[in-house]
Amino acid sequence: MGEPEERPDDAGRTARPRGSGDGSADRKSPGGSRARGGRPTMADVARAAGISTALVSIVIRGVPGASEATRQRVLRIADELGYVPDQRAQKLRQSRSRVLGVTFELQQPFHGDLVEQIYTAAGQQGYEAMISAVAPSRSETTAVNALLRERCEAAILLGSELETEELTRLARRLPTLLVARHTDLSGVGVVRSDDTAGIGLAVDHLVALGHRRIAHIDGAGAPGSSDRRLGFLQAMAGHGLQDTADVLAGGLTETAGAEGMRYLLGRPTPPTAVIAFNDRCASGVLDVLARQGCDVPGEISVVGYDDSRLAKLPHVQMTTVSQNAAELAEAAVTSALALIAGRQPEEVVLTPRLVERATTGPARS
Amino acid sequence: MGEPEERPDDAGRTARPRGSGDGSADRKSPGGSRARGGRPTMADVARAAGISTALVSIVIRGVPGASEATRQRVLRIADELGYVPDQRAQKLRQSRSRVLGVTFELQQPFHGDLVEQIYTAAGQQGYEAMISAVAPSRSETTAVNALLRERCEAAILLGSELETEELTRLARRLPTLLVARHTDLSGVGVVRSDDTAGIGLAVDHLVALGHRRIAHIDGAGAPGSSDRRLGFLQAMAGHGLQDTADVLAGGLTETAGAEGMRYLLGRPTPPTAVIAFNDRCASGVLDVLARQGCDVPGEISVVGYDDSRLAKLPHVQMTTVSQNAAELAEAAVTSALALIAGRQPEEVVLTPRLVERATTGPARS
DNA sequence: TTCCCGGACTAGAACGTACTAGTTGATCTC
DNA sequence: GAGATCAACTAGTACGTTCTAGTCCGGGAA
Repeated sequence: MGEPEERPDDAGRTARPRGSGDGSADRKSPGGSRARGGRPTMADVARAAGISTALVSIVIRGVPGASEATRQRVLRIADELGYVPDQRAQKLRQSRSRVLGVTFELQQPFHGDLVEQIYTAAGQQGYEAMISAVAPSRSETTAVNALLRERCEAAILLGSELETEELTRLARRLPTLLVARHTDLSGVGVVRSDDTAGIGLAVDHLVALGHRRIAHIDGAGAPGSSDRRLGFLQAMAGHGLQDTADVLAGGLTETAGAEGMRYLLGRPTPPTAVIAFNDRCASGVLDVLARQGCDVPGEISVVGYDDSRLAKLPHVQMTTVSQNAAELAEAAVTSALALIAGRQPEEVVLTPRLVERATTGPARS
Repeated sequence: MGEPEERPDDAGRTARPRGSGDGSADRKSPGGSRARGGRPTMADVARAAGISTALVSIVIRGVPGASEATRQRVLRIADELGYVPDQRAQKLRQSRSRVLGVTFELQQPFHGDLVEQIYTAAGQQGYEAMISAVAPSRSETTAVNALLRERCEAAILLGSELETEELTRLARRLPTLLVARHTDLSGVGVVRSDDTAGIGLAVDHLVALGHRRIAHIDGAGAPGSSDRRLGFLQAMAGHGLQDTADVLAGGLTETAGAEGMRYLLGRPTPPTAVIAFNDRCASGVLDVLARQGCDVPGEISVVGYDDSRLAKLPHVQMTTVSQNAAELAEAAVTSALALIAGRQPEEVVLTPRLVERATTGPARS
């Protein structure tokens, strides 16, 4: 391949230099007069404009106290120098950081929806969202600690699986808000949708379509899982169907859904409808059914949960229970701000809504 | 529902107070002697221990210069007070922030994989990754500006779609590294895998299995798209199959793949194999095929790209071209550090690898 | 004894910003 | 014409850390 590199491990790798002078050498001193190797500061702008840093600060923040002429000149000079305010110094100076910390799971589409909405909800309240990801190789504790060091004013944890003890410790140092998780812990705020009622909606819908044998592939130990399981059993019992209510241990991934569905299809009398723990799980269910040539909703109906991106895909059109990410996010930000303001933690429970799409239909039998 | 709230829009929402005294009132002054309403600082710890802040700093950072007895005592007191170092103040004082900024697309599974690996790769080099998400409602410019204000030492942009002009501006202020995107722009580093060769691997594989009519659903204007399109056409021509090479405008979502596949199935003579722009796109393709009762790989073979989480799902087992997220991430971090150290921007090209799984097989005809 | 050395510790100055409490000089009021 | 008012600007401190340049003290070497 290319010319050899001094890096030791360049197996299967090509590297060639690029550019011709626009590299880092130029970057070091764009302003000219600035001596140190850092980025331009307010003092650099002030010096270039022949005024005090205080006045530059006034202009940059856009507060009254500077003449229009000066304002224009300072902004122009700042732009020329490539000046960007140092957020760390800003926040350090201001007593309030106006930052909300958010932990989320990197591979959970619904968390992606929530994060997006939290960005905008926080922005509308003059706050900034700082996100910290949870992944197989990055524990929730690591993610939370990162937020702690950033001096967020509050932490919003999406679908947290933190131990009670750790949660208590966190809540002692920082206003803490749990989203989409149920907890009896006092001292932490909760914003969630009514999981029990949500699954109830799904059951009602299916029963109204004539289904009797309905299975629920649950979320195993995931947050909200036990509520949904309970909601399923209660709703089924409410329709007198406790004997045909079937609960399977599942999980929140496509794999869990696929395994669950394969198991159900192996039964002598498979259910005519399946309610999955979430959309990802339902995706796995649908995939297995499609591969088996099983018509959805002709032979089997499927309901997901979350109304995430996955459910909305035009070729999927999944019937699902919507937690309404936007509403949840807004409630989360509002609650977090209330906590910051010193109000007592509350539990906000939103009402979910059934979104009927194309994966449910009349029972066959 | 519950008792009325003072919030105006409490439609479908229940709120009840929770907890009994472990709320924010307690949180305000856990240390006891601390007057202001903030979190404990180094000075608080120093006061409680009866020593100077400098010595506390020495203990907290774990550098030599304190007796073992003091060390123990300070750590105990710090823990009791719930002291956490203020990262902003730390970074402000230190000339180097040791933070790498990363922008990524919230709903792109492969970006999730990359981010996860970047976290660990950065950590190994003593750096911290600060992530900033891109989503439909949050532009890449917004994401990049957030990083700029945080005084990251470098920016790593995953699959950026930034205009050349904006990219140039950014690169002038900050060492900038593009991942998985091709650019001729000098002054920015690039880490990508060889897209042309990658698609070539897929074509070679399919041709070896006897396929002749092969279609490529491309990535429309997405980064890397033109390289892959070119690679497809070149590889097909290399096998003398330029006449049966078929390129369709696609995109990087399931929807694009599904639409493309439906279109292909409507043809008089559909292809016997499809190479999608990425795994998400291939997911859409597979979904449509499953629904049509079309056997994969019996009737049609499908190849994805990225080897993301989606391809590895046990019930999917997608044949795909691996960009090896871990390797890409490590190269990205290494390159970013090189840029920070003042070395000239390079283009690092990794060699992709074909991962044969269950969605490809011998051509039927 | 004297001198020096080194371990344990501290005073105080940065870092880049925001903000309080001014200081100008000009215009307005009666 | 004297004081008041106002707009435009500045000096200097504080935010919570790190780090340089010390001080202090006990003990070993000469």
